[in-house]
Amino acid sequence: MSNYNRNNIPRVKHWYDERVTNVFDDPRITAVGLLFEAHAGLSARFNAQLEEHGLSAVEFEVITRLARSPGNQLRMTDLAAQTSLSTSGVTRVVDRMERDGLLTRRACPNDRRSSYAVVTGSGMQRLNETLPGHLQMIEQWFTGQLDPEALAALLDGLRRVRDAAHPCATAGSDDVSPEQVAATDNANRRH
Amino acid sequence: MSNYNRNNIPRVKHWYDERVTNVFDDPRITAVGLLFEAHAGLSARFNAQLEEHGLSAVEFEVITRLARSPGNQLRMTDLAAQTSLSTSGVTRVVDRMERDGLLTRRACPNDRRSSYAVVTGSGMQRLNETLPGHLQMIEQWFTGQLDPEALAALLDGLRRVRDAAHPCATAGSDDVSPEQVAATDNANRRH
DNA sequence: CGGTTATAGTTGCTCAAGCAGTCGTTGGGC
DNA sequence: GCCCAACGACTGCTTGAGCAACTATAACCG
Repeated sequence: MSNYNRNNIPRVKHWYDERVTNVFDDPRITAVGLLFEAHAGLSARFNAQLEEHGLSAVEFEVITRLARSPGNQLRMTDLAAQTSLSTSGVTRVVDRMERDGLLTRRACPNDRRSSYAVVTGSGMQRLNETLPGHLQMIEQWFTGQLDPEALAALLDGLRRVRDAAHPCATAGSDDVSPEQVAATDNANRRH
Repeated sequence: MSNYNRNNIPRVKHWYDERVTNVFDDPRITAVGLLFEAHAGLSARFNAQLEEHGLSAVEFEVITRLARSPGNQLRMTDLAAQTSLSTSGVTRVVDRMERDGLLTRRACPNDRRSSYAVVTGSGMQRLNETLPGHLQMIEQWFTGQLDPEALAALLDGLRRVRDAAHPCATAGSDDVSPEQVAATDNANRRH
């Protein structure tokens, strides 16, 4: 593969055609394709269901992360670290969701720079309306597609890939120091 | 879960806190989390490497799909069906990549509505520069993380999930009729 | 043929998201 | 106590993507 594009080609097309089709049958390419297509497929199914409840995927993730956190709240920065959003992205999602009455901002008592995003009652209600159907979608399109041990094997593999590739993002939880999270998070984000 | 938000709560917080942490420990949520985080992690790693070669993920997918197609070309619509892009999205990616010299448009001889996107020599060169590193990234962060049978189990599971959830997108290939592709593709796309 | 319908691609508009820059706040070093 | 670096959140600007509307071509059908 190092002498790939060595000589500059009158008959480019033939030469590339051969090499290229070979390369794209590479099992590594196939593997990534499977993972990405599975993800894309599930995303599409989930989005459709979330949309019925007036939520985008990002909004659902935000409200979920908040709801599972102590006090149903999280500092903006921590929320950014847990989601795949930048801090400015979080500012704007929270803007929209606050406008829609799903969240509120609350001042942080001991640090006047920070503010919390808190799920409102209306937000909780929306989440409760959305969740059962969401779980059903997961069952239908993902976990229900495999028998228990195949699923376990799949999840085991995914966990190992995740642990290797995914910069851990659990800011606001107690098991990770903020600096650590910030570092890994920045490493993840593009330039 | 049906009597979830039954009584409108003075002690909302406690009640939700309990239910909610339970719900979010649901193995189905965890499973999706693993898949999505694995995907996000790999995407981030791949994007970093692609960026070194001046390609976005979408551009890489486009040029890859074209390069693996007969004649290194595909009609705009078929390209849209194969990628996760709308036709207008494809128009614009191809615009940019044509401006950058990676692709050209070529008129379709037998249908004057259609046009092909064709990879240029320069585009092929760019792809060839990018691919080895990309394969290496896959190896490093994904396939190399697992021993062969664990990987096989993972891929097998992914394949089943993909087949269930992913609207098959192989337009321009010979094994699928265009109408079929269009139908599944539209089903996939949000509203 | 002529007209209607469907298809391929492009374009205007909108919106979501990131980066870089800003402002106020905090905390550490002296 | 004072200063300066670091931090948290927000805002201006740009970019990328989708939808809907439009044009040109093709296909179908009477």
